[in-house]
Amino acid sequence: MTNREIARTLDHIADILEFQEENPFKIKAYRQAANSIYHLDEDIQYLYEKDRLGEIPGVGKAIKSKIEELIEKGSLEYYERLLTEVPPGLLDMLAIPGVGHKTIKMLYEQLGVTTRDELLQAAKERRIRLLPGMGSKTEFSIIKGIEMLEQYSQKNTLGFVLPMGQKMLSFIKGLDQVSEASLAGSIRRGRPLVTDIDIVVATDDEAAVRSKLANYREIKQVTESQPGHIQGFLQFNIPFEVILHTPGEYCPGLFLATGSKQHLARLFPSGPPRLEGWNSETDIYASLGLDYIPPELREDQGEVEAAAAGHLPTLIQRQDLQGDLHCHSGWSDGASKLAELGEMARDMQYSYLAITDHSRSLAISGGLNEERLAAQGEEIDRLNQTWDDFMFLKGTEVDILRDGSLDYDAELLEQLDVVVASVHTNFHLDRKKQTERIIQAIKDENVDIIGHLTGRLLNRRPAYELDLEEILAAAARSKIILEINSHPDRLDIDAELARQARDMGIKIAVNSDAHHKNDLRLVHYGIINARRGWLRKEDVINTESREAIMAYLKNNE
DNA sequence: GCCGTTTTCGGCCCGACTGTTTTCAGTCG
Repeated sequence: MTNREIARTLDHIADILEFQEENPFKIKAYRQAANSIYHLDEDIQYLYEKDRLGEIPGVGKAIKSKIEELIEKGSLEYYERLLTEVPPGLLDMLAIPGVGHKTIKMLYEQLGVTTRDELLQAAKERRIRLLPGMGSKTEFSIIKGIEMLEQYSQKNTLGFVLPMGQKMLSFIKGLDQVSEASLAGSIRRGRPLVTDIDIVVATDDEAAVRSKLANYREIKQVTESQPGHIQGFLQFNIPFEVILHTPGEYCPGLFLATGSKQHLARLFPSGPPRLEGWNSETDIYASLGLDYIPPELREDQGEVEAAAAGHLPTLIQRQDLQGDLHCHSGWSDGASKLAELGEMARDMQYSYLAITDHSRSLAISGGLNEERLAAQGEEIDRLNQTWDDFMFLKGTEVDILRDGSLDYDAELLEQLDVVVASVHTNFHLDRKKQTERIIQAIKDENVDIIGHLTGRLLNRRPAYELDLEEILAAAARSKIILEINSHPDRLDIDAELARQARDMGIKIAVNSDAHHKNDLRLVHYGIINARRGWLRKEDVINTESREAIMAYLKNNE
């Protein structure tokens, strides 16, 4: 059992308990334990063997024994029993926006719907609006919500799939008979949503690789196994495909499996030729008279023309970042202490980290009132004394309120080093109002960065209605920084918008928005997104040194 | 169900918006 599988089981238990209207604090306890386990540094199996499960925050006696049972038996009686008490289709319905467990329960009891399909059917037959508390708007939003989910259902976020892909890749690379291996396809190009994990392998002994791969514990099922190719499902039903080549065919094989289709079609309008004898992708591109095109750019977005003209940008890399301008600590809804965040940031070779906890009106997220923000400032001052190679910047993620005003007074914001302004409420304003609201924040002289501009959540929630052209124009005029929020569920702004912004001279910050010290590393996804947006080091503000960034933020006020 | 140097029991989870109502339950961040 992996950390993720156990975390997911505990989360499912919480979902079921919610239907059963259990004590909300008990439900929260399961969620908290799940979250802790998801973020663990160590393999939970290892903690179990050392009898250290009790050290995990949020894991007490009861949950500890459940984890032990999961590890020992591979299953949990309590969970199995809960599963029989609630039709499984009801849990799937929880993903529909605007529909919670109470509504679902009512629909189940009144209409007998047990799956999304049945619910969609009932909504289309206008049977939902007849129920107490339901109306045509709810019915319509259920239809919209289900249709949105169906659109998404074939893909998973890169953040969910990439760690599984990397783990499988390192298993394969560790096999004696494998000389080279790489991820390929959309996962290698870094698309925010991917369908499957493609791995290209070089080996002289296909049979040996095939039989050893059968021992990889995260493979749940092999559906196809033919010469040169193995296909199946990993845990959580993530499809994988392993493509096997002899070492001589590996490089062209990898090149062709990376794609995209459109990119390859641009290179070879009449279909790819037989590619043999190439030892590097650089050589393949050179043979076509092109500079090397990094995988993230292989989307037929002008990269072939740029490569021919020698105009490809030198893309930003993770190690170009010198700091992070958006993260949360235990002072608001983060899970880590300031000192822990500082140590992780230093491990990542950062020289600064802006602490930007939530502002006062975001109560559920522990938004800081003025006094608490001042008290946090004192702790930051104390900690900053302890390092000479690193410092915290004092900041906030201030809420942009409904009317476009900010959640703190100007006098307070003036004193902070970094002000990230973000929308967390009122997602359904009309396009004009929402646009004006954000432009008002952009124009505010105390705001440095607009956080997660469009508010999209991949596979969960579309962006809110905005006139992005108008917003980019305003951002360029006000010299505001736009954030690439690196959280793999957000990747907001997306690559396309980042490229547009860059072309307009707008600076970008690649931020983690970490709520746990380990999530500082999520900038990895933001960097992939920035590369897909053709961004160079000089386009991204937090590649600057501490001194330069402080000067920039000051001059911009 | 978890947690604790103000507590081993009693806290923990607030406030706004939405769609339905005409005073409020449900959802969400």
